[in-house]
Amino acid sequence: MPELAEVELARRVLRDRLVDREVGFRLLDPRLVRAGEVPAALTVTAVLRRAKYLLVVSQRETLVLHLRMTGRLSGAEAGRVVLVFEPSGGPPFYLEDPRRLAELWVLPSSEVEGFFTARSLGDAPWPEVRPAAWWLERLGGVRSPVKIALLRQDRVAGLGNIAASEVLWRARVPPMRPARELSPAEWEAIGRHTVAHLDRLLDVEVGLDLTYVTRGGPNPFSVYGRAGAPCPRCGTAVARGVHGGRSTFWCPRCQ
DNA sequence: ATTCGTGTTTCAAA
DNA sequence: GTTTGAAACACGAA
Repeated sequence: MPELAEVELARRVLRDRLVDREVGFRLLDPRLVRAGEVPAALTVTAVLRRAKYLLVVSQRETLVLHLRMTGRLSGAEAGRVVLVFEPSGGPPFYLEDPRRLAELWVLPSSEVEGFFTARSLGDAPWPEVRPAAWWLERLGGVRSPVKIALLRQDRVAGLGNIAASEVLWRARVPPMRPARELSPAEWEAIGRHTVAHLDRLLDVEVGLDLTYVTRGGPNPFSVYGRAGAPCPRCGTAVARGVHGGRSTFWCPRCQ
């Protein structure tokens, strides 16, 4: 469910609520935990983000959290709560997850680097705009359609299915083009529009304060989820297809 | 009743 | 290197 920008907003909210506090943890669903054991309490020194992974850091231990499709952090208890953060001197904070796909690893802080090395997580395309050469280095040799290439977390980390459609639409690149055939100008556009897309989403989210635009409410995207609707740029009906088992949306005329 | 599709990502196998 | 399917899980819709 969460786009990268939503994870970043969650990071900021968690940071504001947890850092420099003794934080108690109440685990309501043990299936959340993939490694280690959730401690009763920690003094949190930082809340960081690596792609869509959230890191709740203390001196000895770090909680690495991934929300997957349906996890959600919220200040209000709602739905199926799987973990409660209880900071001293502040209100509790909830991780809810109706499908229980979210994952948590409790690691010694010294082993966090190794954790990400083992998962061969690629580099971040946001918030700094990455130039064409950066994209060419990472995806320039990939034969698969650029839509699929953008989801390769081992090359470029943090872009999901929604972002891939939206960025390609903004950059006017057809999703089925083999990544290796893209010109430097097209990669430059993808780099620029990746940041534009995520910046805009973050702005919207900050205004809503963790309500998650990708759940409920009106569709905030230009082409994603809009098959048959007019393209916002040219009015042509938005197409829908499937690449690698994931749905893709694009404008057959201006892309 | 059963199947399908759903925002994520990794992994194994072909 | 690519492509495909499965897996984690739950639920609403067809």
